[in-house]
Amino acid sequence: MSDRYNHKVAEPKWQKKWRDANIFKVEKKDNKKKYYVLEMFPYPSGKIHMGHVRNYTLGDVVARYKKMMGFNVFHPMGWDAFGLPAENAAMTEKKNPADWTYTNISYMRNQLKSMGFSIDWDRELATCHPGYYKHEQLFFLEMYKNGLAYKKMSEVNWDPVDKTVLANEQVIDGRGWRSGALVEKKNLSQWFLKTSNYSEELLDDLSSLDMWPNKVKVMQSNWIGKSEGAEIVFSLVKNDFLDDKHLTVYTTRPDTIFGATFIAISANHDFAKKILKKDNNAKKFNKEIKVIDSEKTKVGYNTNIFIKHPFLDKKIPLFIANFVLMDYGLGAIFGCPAHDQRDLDFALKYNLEVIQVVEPIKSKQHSNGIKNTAILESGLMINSGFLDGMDNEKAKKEVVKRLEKEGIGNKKINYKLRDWGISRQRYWGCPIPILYREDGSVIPVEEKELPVLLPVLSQNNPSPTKEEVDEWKNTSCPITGMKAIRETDTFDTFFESSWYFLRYCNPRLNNKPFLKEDVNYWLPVDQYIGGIEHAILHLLYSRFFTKALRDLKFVDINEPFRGLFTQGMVTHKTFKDKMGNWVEPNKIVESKGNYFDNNNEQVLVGKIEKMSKSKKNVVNPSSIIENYGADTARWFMLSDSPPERDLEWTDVGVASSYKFINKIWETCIRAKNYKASDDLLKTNKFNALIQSVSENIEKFHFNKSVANIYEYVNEINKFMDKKTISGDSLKGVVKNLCIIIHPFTPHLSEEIWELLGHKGFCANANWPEFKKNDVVNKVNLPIQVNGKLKGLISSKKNEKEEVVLEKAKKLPSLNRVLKDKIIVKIIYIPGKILNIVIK
RNA sequence: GGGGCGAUGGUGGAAUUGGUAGACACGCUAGGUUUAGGUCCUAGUCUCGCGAGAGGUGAAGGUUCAAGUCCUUUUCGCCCUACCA
Repeated sequence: MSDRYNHKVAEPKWQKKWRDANIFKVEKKDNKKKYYVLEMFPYPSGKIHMGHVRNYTLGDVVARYKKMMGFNVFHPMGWDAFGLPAENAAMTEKKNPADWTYTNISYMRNQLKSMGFSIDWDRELATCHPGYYKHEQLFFLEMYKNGLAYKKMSEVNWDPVDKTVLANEQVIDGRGWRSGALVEKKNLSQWFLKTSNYSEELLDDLSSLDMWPNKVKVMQSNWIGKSEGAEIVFSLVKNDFLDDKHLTVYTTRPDTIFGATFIAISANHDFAKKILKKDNNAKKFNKEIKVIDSEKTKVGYNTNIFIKHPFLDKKIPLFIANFVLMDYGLGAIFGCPAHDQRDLDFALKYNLEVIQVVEPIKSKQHSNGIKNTAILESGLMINSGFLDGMDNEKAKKEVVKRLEKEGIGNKKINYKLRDWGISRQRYWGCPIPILYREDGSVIPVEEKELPVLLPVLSQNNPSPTKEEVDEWKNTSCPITGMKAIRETDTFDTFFESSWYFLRYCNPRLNNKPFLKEDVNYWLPVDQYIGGIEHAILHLLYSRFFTKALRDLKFVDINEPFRGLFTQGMVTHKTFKDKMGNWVEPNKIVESKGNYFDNNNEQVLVGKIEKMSKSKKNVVNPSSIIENYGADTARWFMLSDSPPERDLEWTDVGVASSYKFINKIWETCIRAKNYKASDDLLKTNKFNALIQSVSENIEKFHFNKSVANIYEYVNEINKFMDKKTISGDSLKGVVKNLCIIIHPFTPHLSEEIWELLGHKGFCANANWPEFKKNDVVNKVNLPIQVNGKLKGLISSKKNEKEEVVLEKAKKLPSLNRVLKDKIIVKIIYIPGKILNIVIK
């Protein structure tokens, strides 16, 4: 055998050559078409995992392919560097969060480089760098000045033992993840961005994102949660508890107003708070409901206050109820038990009237009244005064008309999407650039004072002392000189990831976040790739941010990401020993379908699950790169499983990828030494395969491109075996092979490029041109009888029916069937099928 | 409860969008080369049948010359979301 391909030598060699030649460095070129490939940037947790490898491999295939297609490809990388794990490391390992983060970044950068990704490393950024976050402090100030940022009271999770605020994901079953203490709700004054201003546009523009997965659009649409209904103003009957005269509720079912038999408000509603002060029973109730799970038990408190029905001379009771949410609508509803299950459950419990007002057209419960199940179908109005007989959809409009006429209500569109709370009571985040003056004024930090840097922590004492913090916190107002203290909260880290894709345009620019003309050239991102877990928050915040920055005149685009692809997870078998402990896969030996650990004890095979430290089913990318090479890892990532589905990592799969990498090399060595003059390369199978590889890359069907490449290589070997291709023809075929494998296995490709004696880099080569749809003129035409396959005949693509039929009749299998039968009909689609219908 | 996705050999998955079901790969079986082994090569591998042939894409119907693909009903599985008035 010839020299084996040695990835340990070849991979670092080409990585160095690419870097030395700076071939992935890009600049704006107005005469060249751009293509922006972006993968979601990683959090620098310590080392890369297989999810990263998959993510960045997918992106790199696209980036390298588009480059070879002649695009000016923008493919940057950075670090989502603020966040909780750094603070945890500070506590557990006594490491300074900044040091910890930068150390991780430099380690992970090397890991990524060893994968051979075609990244323009000159544009690398880290969001924890003041040169990055000073600009988002500016964005915040601009938002504040334009009414897009404001402050209000809001609840946080408070851990009373650790005396700290917890993120939602740090609360497990109502307890702090570290202390195990019951988490309390605490009210703090916090900053919000007015995402709600953009609800309609965020929803509307989803329809323009035709290169997004439908699934993600549906999720965002549900999250925005638009509903059409009405606000109704009810009048209160004079009572001892409330001075207010009116109560407004939101409903999507104004048609059921005549079925309203109670009104309910949330315990957090202003009225409820007022009632509590005067009514001890209400106060007691308010305490009780804090420990009741409202999902399971619906409870209410009858306030003994009554409300006038807007169209009837009728008074209905006001309840405080635990199932009414303050966050949605107005925190107040009218209950129509006949047509809402929750209202019915509530009414049955408190003996409230049930009045049916909609009669479904095909009712199963016709005239039988309502027992335990509310009627949700549409139908005709009954028991409803001026609405009687109307279709209930029409009745909705009629009620709104009447409300508006009488000045006691109006049509109302409502959204579930709420404003984005951005305050985090954390150290390792971007400081919010606000001062609180001693006279109570809120003063935005002046632009020229930016960035507001994080207080510096001493090297050996990552937990800041009170003095250190005070020194940072205490300052003075730049205008009046009065004493002032700094805002100590930091931004939610989604703030950083909402604009990093813009910053890549000018990552070192100091006086501005970016240049508009560069953003106008590079943006929007043509292909964004990442996990489905960011389907809502990150992608929605980024869309909001882009629109807000547009309105603040920073950018001209409406949407940041033109194409989106969401990849599946990387999974692996799990193993457990007799004691029920998880066992790492690299300690497992398989023998005849049984698995054994280091001590030769049999272990149980568990489910295939997402790789995670807790289940110990992770495979370290670095050891794979070391043993098999980056190209093998990349090839395996792209083989078999479609990228949107989960990929099961298996040793045999990796081994077989490794074999194929070597097979390509052997084939090329063989081709180099091949000599023959016969040339029977008349079909253009290779051309068809190149077309297929290309189209499958465009469609993100990389597993199919991989299959095409297998075929391509097998085909070359067949030709060489039979000596039916000339040396000259083979040269062209092998050169094209080298190019089409490049996006998948770039190091191997470069090594072959060099072996074949080509100049420069394969990475800079042009993608082979294929004549579109120039497939073979000869086809194997299927012959059917009554839709069942009877045989194949060789035919030209545009052969006449008579000729085809004549040939077909010579098939013995057909003859047998046709005997003594009458041909009723013949369906012939040239190049596709001949179907003979017989009786 | 609401929404979405999916079900094809022993396995991962193909099927040019209504036109040869199972491409390509893994695994397995048999044989061969070399070897200590892995590697490598050849043949086979949906089911039944010696065969001609017949059946076959979770299940049951339907539309069609023709259905994995379209329609109806149904079973199972996964994911998201959840008192949204």
